[in-house]
Amino acid sequence: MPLPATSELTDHLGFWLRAVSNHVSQAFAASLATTGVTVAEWVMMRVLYGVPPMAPSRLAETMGMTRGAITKLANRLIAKALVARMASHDDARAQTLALTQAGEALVPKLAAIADRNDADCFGNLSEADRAALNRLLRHLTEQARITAPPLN
Amino acid sequence: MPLPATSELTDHLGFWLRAVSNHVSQAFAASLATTGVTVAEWVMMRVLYGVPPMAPSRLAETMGMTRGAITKLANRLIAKALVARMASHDDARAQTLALTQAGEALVPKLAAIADRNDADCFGNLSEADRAALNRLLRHLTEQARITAPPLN
DNA sequence: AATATTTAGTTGACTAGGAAACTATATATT
DNA sequence: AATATATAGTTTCCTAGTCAACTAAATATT
Repeated sequence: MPLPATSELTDHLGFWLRAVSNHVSQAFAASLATTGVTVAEWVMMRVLYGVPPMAPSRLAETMGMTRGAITKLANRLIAKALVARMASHDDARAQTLALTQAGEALVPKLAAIADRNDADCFGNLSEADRAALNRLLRHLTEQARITAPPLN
Repeated sequence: MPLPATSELTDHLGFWLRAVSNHVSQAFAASLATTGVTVAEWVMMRVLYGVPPMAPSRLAETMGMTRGAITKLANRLIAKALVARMASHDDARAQTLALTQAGEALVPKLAAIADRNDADCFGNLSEADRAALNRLLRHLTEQARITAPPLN
């Protein structure tokens, strides 16, 4: 007796979305690798750029990661001397994280890599297609109430 | 002196793509969780569905994972009695993987979950918007020569 | 004021993947 | 035939997350 008819992997928009997204992210990670920075590290650095020192818990919310993950991510960036951790004055439990000078200097270079990656991945689309994709993705984002930056 | 102007995270199409993709995948993973199956496990099962027993190395190619990862993924599915590993007759190094009866019976249920997830995530788009998104994603996939199913 | 609860951050156990070394077998070369 | 090389799969070590238990400090309750 024949198998029940079953939708295929490729029948789902989610499949194609993920395929393209994985490709773009992996390409980005590979470009960033030349700088010794990961995608999550880039995101944290960009979030910290140009703003006052920020509590790890706020970063966790902003980036959509657990506080434990932020601790470890911050530790890696501190080990690379791109971020500094400082005690809070008014609350002995609290801390703040901020870019070091080296970290601040690196952000524009990383941003240029991000720009280039986006151009590489989407540059073959027509202007209209890029606009359409942008509109659709933003619409889906709003609808899903997505707030955190994507990290992987 | 002011900081150098720097593109923002949200300036990149890749950002929004990843945000939406993460949301869709996490929603799917959460739905699948009720069945005790992960997304990667679903993909392997769907690839094995309705085809002759397949070599792990072919699965690795098809799924875009390393052979080591396939070994472990197969081990998990074997532990759940959804997949069986068999020695090859002609080559003592080789094996084949196939769904068990239980695995075969589960695939249509998982496919239904995938269908529902896609509908939940993209159902609010108009038919035209869904078609446009589909076209754009497939175009990008071709352009990037993406062959493997997305796993995360 | 003493105690209970909440909050901030860290840590440890666990998951799932990649890279590369490794084992065993098959094939190619001499 | 003996040896070298290639191939199939596994294993080990590493990374980067989650979750939940934990420590220490602040706030709320009585």
